[in-house]
Amino acid sequence: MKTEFIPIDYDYFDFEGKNFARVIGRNPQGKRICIIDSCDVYFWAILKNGLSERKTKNLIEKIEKIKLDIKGRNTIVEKVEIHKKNFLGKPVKALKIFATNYKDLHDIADKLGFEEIEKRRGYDLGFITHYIIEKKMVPMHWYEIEGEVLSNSQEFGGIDSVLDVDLCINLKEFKEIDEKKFAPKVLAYDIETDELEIGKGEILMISFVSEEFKKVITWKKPAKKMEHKIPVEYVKNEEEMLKKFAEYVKKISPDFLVGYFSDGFDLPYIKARADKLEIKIPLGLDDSSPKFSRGGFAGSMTGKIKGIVHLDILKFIRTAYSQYMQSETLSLNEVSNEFLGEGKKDFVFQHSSKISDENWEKYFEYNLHDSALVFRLFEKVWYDIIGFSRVMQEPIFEVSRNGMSKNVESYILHNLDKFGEIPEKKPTHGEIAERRYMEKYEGAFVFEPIPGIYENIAVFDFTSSYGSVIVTYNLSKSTFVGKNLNKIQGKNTHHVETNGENLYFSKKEGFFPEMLKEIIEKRKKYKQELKTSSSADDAIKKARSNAYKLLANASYGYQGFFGARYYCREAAAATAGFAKKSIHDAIKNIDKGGYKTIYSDTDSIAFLLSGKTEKQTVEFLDNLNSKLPGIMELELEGFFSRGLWVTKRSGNLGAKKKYALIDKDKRIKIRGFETVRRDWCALARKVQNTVIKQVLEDGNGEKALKYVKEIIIKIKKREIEKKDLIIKTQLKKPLEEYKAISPHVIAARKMHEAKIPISQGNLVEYFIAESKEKKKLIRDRVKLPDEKGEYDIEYYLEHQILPAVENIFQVFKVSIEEVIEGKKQTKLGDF
DNA sequence: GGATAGCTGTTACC
DNA sequence: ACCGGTAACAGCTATCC
Repeated sequence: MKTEFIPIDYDYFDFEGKNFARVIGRNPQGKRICIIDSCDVYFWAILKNGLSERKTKNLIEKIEKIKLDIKGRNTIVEKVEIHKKNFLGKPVKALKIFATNYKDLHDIADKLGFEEIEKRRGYDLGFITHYIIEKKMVPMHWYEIEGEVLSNSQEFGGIDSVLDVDLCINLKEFKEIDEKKFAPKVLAYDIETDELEIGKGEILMISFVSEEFKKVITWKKPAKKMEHKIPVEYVKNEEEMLKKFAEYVKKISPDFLVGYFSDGFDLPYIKARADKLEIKIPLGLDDSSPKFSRGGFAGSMTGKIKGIVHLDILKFIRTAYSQYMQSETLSLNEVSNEFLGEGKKDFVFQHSSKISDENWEKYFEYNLHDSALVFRLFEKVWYDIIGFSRVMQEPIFEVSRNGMSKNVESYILHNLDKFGEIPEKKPTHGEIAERRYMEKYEGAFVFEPIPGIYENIAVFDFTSSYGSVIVTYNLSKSTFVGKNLNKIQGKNTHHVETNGENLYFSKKEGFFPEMLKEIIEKRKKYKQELKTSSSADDAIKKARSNAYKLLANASYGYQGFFGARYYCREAAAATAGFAKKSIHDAIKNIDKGGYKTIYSDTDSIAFLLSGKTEKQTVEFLDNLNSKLPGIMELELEGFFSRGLWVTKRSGNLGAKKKYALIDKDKRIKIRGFETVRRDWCALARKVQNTVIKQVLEDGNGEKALKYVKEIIIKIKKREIEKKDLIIKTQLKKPLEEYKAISPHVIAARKMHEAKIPISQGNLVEYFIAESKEKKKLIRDRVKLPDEKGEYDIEYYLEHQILPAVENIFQVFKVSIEEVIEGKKQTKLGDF
């Protein structure tokens, strides 16, 4: 039997003591196919340097005799081979030790406490990762596969008869073929409940949206008969609803069952209710219930369904997009607004016992709309998900949940073979604790600006700054030579002084910098291709380029991350050190070229054109670049007609990380100002934004001042809407743990008292209200948005509007404080 | 009792 | 649970005079 196949979901099972990969995917006709395949399982024992042939032979004989009888399995060392490999860039002799069952590799490795063995590695990869590396059946690529069809066969314990797939194939051969179009079957879902605590209350309804199917299933039938605008299906009770849910998933049989925060809410809730009602939720292709694991870190759950990829879009959005997004929270509402231009439907929650018939109708619509949003979000992020899966070479279930450090590591592990490298192990708990305890190292350089408004500015920045530094200076764990070396030891190395130490790195290329070089080159190439082409597969190219970009950006952080296999604090410190040197040199050269640097932060430089033309400046840039080492490269971020730098709140020093630029097309770029911060009220942000815009457009503060005066009057006349005065602050830890009781903590306590659910990570909203008694502390004047009370005029003037604009006006020598206070006097009569 | 230095907490940016 | 560092700022406490 021969067919074409795209692998989507991977898992494995044991049969007669051996491991088998089970890969679920589709063929071009849309048939669901399961392939069963096996691969060698092995790990490495790196031998002591210069071990004699005789001793090696003896050692191999000892190892070949190892037998394990644990966990109900009989595992033996199947064979032992000797190989020349590299470990951390150094050539080593290593034994490749093959075993029966992958799960026993660790235990066998534990038995190898022989003095001839230096290190044991490669026993901690995960079977699927191991399988993909061994067989090169990479997720989301197309293959032509050949094998024996299993049809009610007894092979593998009759696995094909329990799996609900069109074809089950015992794989014999396969080869990669050209990319084909693949349209996944997607089903989005969402549930509504009375209680937020998992399993505490009943599930009231479940909605589904797929390409051609929309439905709300509920057992909450309104008292009177209603004509619904949307498809609503009534069932007898919660139990029937859950059974219906499973039936529909089975019937539609999607490749992806998609939710939003569904790892943490929808799926575990469904499971909890099913457990309570003592029923099964047979979602898997083998009718198994979803399985949950507390993967990775603090309490975060993942829900897995056999054969169907359960996708929690929130998790992917968090790792792949959140740092580039405008949304202040990652709520479905805000994220949909940003990505789709449409948010959730309005609905005022009530307990189900109090909902009127009309409101049930609205509730159903609200629920269905959520699923529709999730479905559309999936479409929006789908290409990036494939891009991640292909580039990192891990299944979608994994890449969609992993953080960037894990993704960087996946990329490395899947590319080690090209370098003959044996994989490094995960750090132990002890090592992690030690790494976390390490002192912090010196970071980036920030230029102290002279406050003022400037004209004709250019901004250069280093492309993939830290990544380029790592590549150019070969910075990694395997290329680190040592610190504070003497002249002879430090020969032929890259060297940098930072944190009062001298760090040395070999000039012989290491695999980590080489991999990163390829990542940066590929990113460049694909980006270039995107510029010149406009074909239908643009989305794929864009996603691929994006995946490489994110990988490049995360690789510096990876080497400094305590959980990394290839953690190297020295490499991370040196990266920051070399980057600092690069930016200092660039500033020097720019100033030497007749320009004047006015600001710089980490990898970017803003400078005055000082009479030179844009054309001259571009040529100057090319010239600069021709002299830069390695792959270091400056690029033009843009020309700007005006720029604004302000003073710090205290003192006359220029404030760093706070500036605004405007280009010829009046496009404005604002960095660091309160305008972009959610812990300032909307009014202060709007006022500041308007003032910045006005000042940048005019080059003076006159119109802006007039505007601010008007706002001050409005505030005093109480003409400002409350929604513009709400301050939002995130609760970063459990309410009880706060030592400092700041306003947002008071607000959170108030919410708690009012039985509004509030927990770690939630946004707290409040405003500052006027009080009759003189209350000095702001926290004593905190009120929740729906509490009655007038806003505190003085607070909003002195603590929101004034600090938002005073530094800006100071640039024009206008004291806004006097303007506010001046009005204070006139309050008695003039207003 | 008021001023203020310094710490805590939070967020943003690169 | 991607890093580390740099920075700003509000609120609050401890401490000094």
